[in-house]
Formats: sequence, structure tokens, C-alpha cells
Amino acid sequence: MVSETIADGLEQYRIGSKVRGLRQSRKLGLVQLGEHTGLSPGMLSKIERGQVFPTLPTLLRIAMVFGVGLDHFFTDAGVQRTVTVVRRQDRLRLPETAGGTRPAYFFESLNFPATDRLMDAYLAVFPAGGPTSSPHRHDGAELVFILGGQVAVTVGDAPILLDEGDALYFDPDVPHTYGTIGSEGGTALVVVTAGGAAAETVAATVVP
Amino acid sequence: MVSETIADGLEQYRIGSKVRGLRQSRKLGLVQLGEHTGLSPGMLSKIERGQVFPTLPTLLRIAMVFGVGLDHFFTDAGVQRTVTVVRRQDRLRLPETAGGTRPAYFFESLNFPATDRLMDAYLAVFPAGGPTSSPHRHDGAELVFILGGQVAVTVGDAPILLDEGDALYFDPDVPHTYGTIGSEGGTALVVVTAGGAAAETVAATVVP
DNA sequence: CGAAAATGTGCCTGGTATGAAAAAGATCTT
DNA sequence: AAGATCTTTTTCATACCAGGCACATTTTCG
Repeated sequence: MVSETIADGLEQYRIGSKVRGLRQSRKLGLVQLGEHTGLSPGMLSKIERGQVFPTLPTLLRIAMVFGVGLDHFFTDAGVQRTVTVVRRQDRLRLPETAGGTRPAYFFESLNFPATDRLMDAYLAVFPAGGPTSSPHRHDGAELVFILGGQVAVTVGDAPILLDEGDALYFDPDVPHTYGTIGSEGGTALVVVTAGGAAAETVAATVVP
Repeated sequence: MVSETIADGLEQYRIGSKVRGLRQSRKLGLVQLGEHTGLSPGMLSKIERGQVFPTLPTLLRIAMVFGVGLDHFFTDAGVQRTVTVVRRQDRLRLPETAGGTRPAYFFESLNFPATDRLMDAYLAVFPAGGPTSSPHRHDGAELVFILGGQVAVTVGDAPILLDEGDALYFDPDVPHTYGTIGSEGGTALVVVTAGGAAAETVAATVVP
């Protein structure tokens, strides 16, 4: 699943499913839950089906009834996520330092667990019209950061076109290929990890 | 701190402080963060000072910029909480079973960590106009569930009047007293725990 | 040291989405 | 078939949020 827009990112938390799970585990109906929370059954139905994003006061009313904290609805999100794209304008770009460089927090922007063990990190140059890499797969996680140009990454079946400054995370246990589209090539920083302990931070100081 | 209203409960998460902490740790100004999130500086200022409760899409915009999940804003809430009151109408009351009884999930309603070790559980009867217990204090946590009548519990300096069906949690390391107010007595189920391991569930099946 | 710039905050108007209330249709059970 | 439960409408009030500008305070620079 690709999460790119704000709505997609919120849906990954599956707030509605969790509310419905809590309600059905107590064998309550929408009307009964509405009496406890002070919310209308119609609104509860829309929340459970993900049709609306409840406000925090509304979500807290539900959480209080079931005796859970708000973190109950926001934990284990993206567990089943396989692909995450963070565009340049959505990523944090700090002001330039005195040296004229600008730290790129693409690790942070991808919300990547910093406890994974670094396996490989290399600079990949894809010439325009060059050959597309054959599909391959391995364990761990793969992070891509586009330094310049355009790179097309195909994870599963959907090709993703990445521009300069875009960041990509995906679970490489599905076949994936790198390539280019059109007349423009691209350069990418690729980091491969193996999900384990022994964190090793890569302080990538890049220009964009 | 007593958390009773929805607004109070939300403020305990200190969402605004966490946003401000993230922003200042990156040495960003409100204008710069606004450029990244698409939020106006004025709105960011109100969010950080807790003047408004941001919507989930808005909060996710901020979270995505800093590369954190939404759980970042909802964890470790109520760490400093000492007193929590859950009124009867705010508590989950399941439909009656075939036997005519109704399970009271006051443990759940108080969001009490089920890993604490049970120390004591007793039924306390407070006659009207009876003597007020002398202040005492001990470790662990104390949970009170009013079975009938009215009971006044004083934790610290603020007396709390509890009616039938109300539930109360407080950290008993501050002096507290039990008593009654007016001409009505009360009956309470009191559970005392010692914060430790070895969970032991108390299935209190009560009528109200 | 004084001026200029940056920063945070307050106030206004308007757009948008949440949530209530109520009624009608859909689904499932008895 | 009858009934309960869930879903899908509609209208309306409320709160968030943007965008603009004004003001106070602090920092930076001339």
C-alpha cells in the first residue's frame, strides 16, 4: 500500500476498525455506544467506516468509555505498510548551515525505525534510457533518496516516479526494479538494512 | 491534577508542548514550520499553546514533517496524573446479562494498568455523619467504585464528591481521607494495589 | 546605541469539515 | 412477516484553519 496523501496516511491507522473492534468485543450496538459516548449513532457509523476523521475530543470520548488511551488508536500503524513515499515538499528541510550544506533528514521523514542494522549504502546512477535492473528481492528494508534527476522504482506492480528530493521506503521482500522514464536520468542514495538490533546512523549531508 | 472533562483529558497529552519541542529541537520558527506543513503560523502558535485541538489531518501534517508517527503525541499521557474521576454516565455499562447482573468495568474505565499486583480489596461502608477517616498514605494505587449513596474522598486538598456508579483512581502517596457529606452515607468498593508485576484481575460483578 | 529585522501572539473574515438530529432505506434475525 | 440493527441521506450549528494585518518583544545589524 502506498501512503502519500494525508488522507492515505491517516487511513493506515485504521481508527475506524479499532473503534468497531472495541465496540463489537463488548457486544454493543451503535445506539448503546452512542448513549455512553454522547455521540450520535450515525456519526459513530461514519467513524467506524472511515468516512470521517473524528476530532480529538470525539475520539477521546470513545477511548474513555472503553478505558483505553488515545495511543490505542495510533499504535502499530504502518505495520502492513510496504511502500511509503515522502515528496520533497512534504519533507523537513532545515535551513542551510554555515558551511552552505543542508542536512537531509530522509531517515526521519520516512519514520524509519532507527534500530535496524545497516547492511549497505551506495550511490546509484541511472543513465537516461539505460537498462532497467532485473527484479530482485531480499530481506530487511530499503530506503531511497533521490539526489538529482528522476528515478522510477517499481515495487510490486505500481511504478513510482521519484523526483529530486523525494524519499522512498519499501519492504524489499516483494520484487522491485529500478529504472528511468523519459530522457532524464537520475542519481539516488540507496540504503539497505536488515531488520535487527545494533543501530548505525547514516548522517547523510546532501545539498538539495 | 484531576481529569474529568474531555478538555482536561486532552490537555494531559500535552500535544502542543510536544509540537513545540519538536520544532525547537530542529531550531525552526513558526513561519518555517508553516511552510513545511502548509499551516499558518498563527494556527501553529495556537496549537502549541494548547488553545485549539488540532484535527487529525493537521496533526499528521506536523508529524510527517518531523518523521514521527501520531503515537508520538499520544504516548506517556497521564504520567503525572494523581487523580482521575470517571462519572457514571461516562463509564461503560454493558447490558444486563441473563442473570440480571451487570458487569462493572471500572478497572477499564479508569484506564488502570492491569499489570499491578493486587494488595487489598474490601467493601467500605460509610454511615451518614460518621467519622472521617484520618489521613493516611501508602504506595501503589487506589481505586474506588461507589456502589451506593455518596462518598466524599479528599485527595490532597480538593474534596471530591462521588455518587453511585462513579469511579475514582488516585495515587495514594499523597494523604487522603474518606468521609461523607450531608445526611447520606455511602458504600464503596476499594481496591489497593502495589505497582508491580503479577496481574490479578478482580471481576467485580455489581448491580448498578 | 539606535534602527531594522525576525519572531511570537492577537484579532478579524471566510471557507470547510465535523457532529447532531431526524427520517428513510438496507440487512439480518426471530 | 415483524422487529431490531445498521447504514445512508438531509439540514443546521459549531470549531478548526487560512490569510491578512497589527502589536509587543527579542535579536541582529549598521
